[in-house]
Amino acid sequence: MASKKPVAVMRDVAKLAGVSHQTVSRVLNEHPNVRQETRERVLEAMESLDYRRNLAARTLVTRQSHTLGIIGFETTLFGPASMLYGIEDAARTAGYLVSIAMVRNLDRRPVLEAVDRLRQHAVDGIIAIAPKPAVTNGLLQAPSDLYCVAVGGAGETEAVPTVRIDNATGARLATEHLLALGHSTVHHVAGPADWPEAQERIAGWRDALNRAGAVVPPIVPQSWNAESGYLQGQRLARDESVTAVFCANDRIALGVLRALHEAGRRVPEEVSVVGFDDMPDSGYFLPPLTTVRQDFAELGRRSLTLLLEHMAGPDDAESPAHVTVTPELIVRGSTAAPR
Amino acid sequence: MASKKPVAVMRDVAKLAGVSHQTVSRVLNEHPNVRQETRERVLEAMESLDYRRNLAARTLVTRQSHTLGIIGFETTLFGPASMLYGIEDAARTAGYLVSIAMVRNLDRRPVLEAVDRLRQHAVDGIIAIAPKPAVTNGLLQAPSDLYCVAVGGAGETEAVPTVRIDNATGARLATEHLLALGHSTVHHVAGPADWPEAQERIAGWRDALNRAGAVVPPIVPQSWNAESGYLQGQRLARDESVTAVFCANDRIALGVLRALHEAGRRVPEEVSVVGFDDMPDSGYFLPPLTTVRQDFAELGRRSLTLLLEHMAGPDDAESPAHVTVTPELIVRGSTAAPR
DNA sequence: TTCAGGAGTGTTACCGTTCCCAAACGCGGC
DNA sequence: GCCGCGTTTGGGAACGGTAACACTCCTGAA
Repeated sequence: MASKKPVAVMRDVAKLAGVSHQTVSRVLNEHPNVRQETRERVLEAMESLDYRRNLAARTLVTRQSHTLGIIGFETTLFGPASMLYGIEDAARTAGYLVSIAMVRNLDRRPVLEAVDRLRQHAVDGIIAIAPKPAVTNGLLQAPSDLYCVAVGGAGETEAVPTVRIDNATGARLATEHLLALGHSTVHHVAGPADWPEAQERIAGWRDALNRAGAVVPPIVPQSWNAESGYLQGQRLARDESVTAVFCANDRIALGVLRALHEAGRRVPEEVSVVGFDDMPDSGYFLPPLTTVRQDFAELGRRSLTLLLEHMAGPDDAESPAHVTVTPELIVRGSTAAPR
Repeated sequence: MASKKPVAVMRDVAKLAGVSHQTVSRVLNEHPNVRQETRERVLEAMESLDYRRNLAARTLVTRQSHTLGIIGFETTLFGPASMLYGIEDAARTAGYLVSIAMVRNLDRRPVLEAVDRLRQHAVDGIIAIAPKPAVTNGLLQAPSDLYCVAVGGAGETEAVPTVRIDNATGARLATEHLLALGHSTVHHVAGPADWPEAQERIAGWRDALNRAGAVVPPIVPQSWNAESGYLQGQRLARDESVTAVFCANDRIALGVLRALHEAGRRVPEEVSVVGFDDMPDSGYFLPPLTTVRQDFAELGRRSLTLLLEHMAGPDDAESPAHVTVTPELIVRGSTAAPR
């Protein structure tokens, strides 16, 4: 069964085409100084031998593996998974393969280990799906010959090139939408306190309230999941004055919706709810969720573009580049004017 | 900034330790015939030079890249993403890095291209997150020197080693749960007709109904998403005789729940609903969803184990191995006895 | 004392590319 | 006819490891 199918190497192609291995290499690398006729003969030989070049040998001498590394966290969730998808898609068309190194938690240690693992495999660059500062800190300790980009985390303060969503603007859009409907103020169920993205959303929300002269209700930052939204939703449901809730993401919103429903407060008639992310099925929540859409795949693609520029560019930029993607408000059935 | 930090190679370590490079190699590969004292000297030298071996060179000569390839489809969804996670986790502890090649659709052509891409990068084996037969067919055309495993697709009929969930049993569990509550029969909102997993769930559901002597309502296979569930849910909601619905996955169930709610049919008082998958927040649907849990991460881990066995094993097994994981019923608030 | 055999180490070849340099070739101008 | 120069080609030498083999000790049995 394990038939000997002798893999053709450059030498075989050269012999068949009647040239030297060096000429074959030139054809492969599209060197200009090869006679057209010779080139065709070589290409023919490669075709007939089903030749494919040995990437390991190539990597050994060029020090370029044509592989990119991704450091990922909680990639089972829709957001990170979509970014990964976007990155892979763009990487493929750019001729790169992507390797992934996942980290269990966002301490610096595991991140450094991940960088190390990727470096050992000679990746040409690294994209970190990096929601917390510890990750970028870890990245900074990476050997200087590695190009790194962080995606989906904090903003311009970082010393590493970043791609991120404009969380503050997104939060502002959501809050202003609710205020414009006539709500006197907007409550917020925040994400974890140590996540910059959560902080930025808080800032955008607060900013919108301040501009409108509305009171800023207290927040109790917790977690990103539905349970957290449910618990805080129960608290909000007891407060009759609450008519509008902006949730830090859709999962939290799902929990809030359930809490409100169980407390007998109707959405959107009595309370309006807005989420953040636009997960695949949030249009089928009860009621369909008004939310702020993040284009995760686009985020991923952008980060790849940035990485490639960074790798190609002659280091002219003194400060790292920062790309920001603007989110979009999707109005569905969970928001309405207060009674 | 781009400081010359000369990377240490084996020769440097050898010189510092006062041995030959071959001895260094032996230490690295844990050859038995190295004197303890020499070994320590070498390790010390490696430490002080921050030596790490060049994987490309190693790959070139051993033909083992210590990299595994994943072929993934729709990896933005929770299921595939979790499998990916499980695979990576297990691969890391086994000393492998994983590279991913995603396919846009499940035709044979893109799958072959993905295999090719991975092969070019000299992966030692491939795991395909492969829900449709076309993928395994593509895998079969892969060069014989590549070890492949398919996860999450069809069953024992495949000519490739597979890891899969026992969909029929899962569907049976769900259906029997509803019958045991006293429902006279159970309706089913199926997944796409060309997905083996959807077929297996249909078979399990039908089997349970037949055993109980219940009538088997017609099915209209469509898609895996909430929209599809919503559309079919509207149809079911109009039919007063429908008291129990088993959905092919949680997303479909979400759509069904919305349709029932909008039609004024209360869940679970009037209609019971069961899902499949146990997505992260299905416990916070309205009402919390009774569902069949798949342990996706476990599926991923198992597939890696199978692949490694397959790679190590001396090809003694004539027929490919098939591993089946049993799902578990999670009872929550969306099911109750009929009135 | 000799010799087999194994432990410990070094020497050399080789994996399949790319890079550096030199050689062969064609061609126009003096 | 010779020289200079650009194009095309080939012959080595890397790249950084591992494998095969040879060699030196050392031990224990004949």
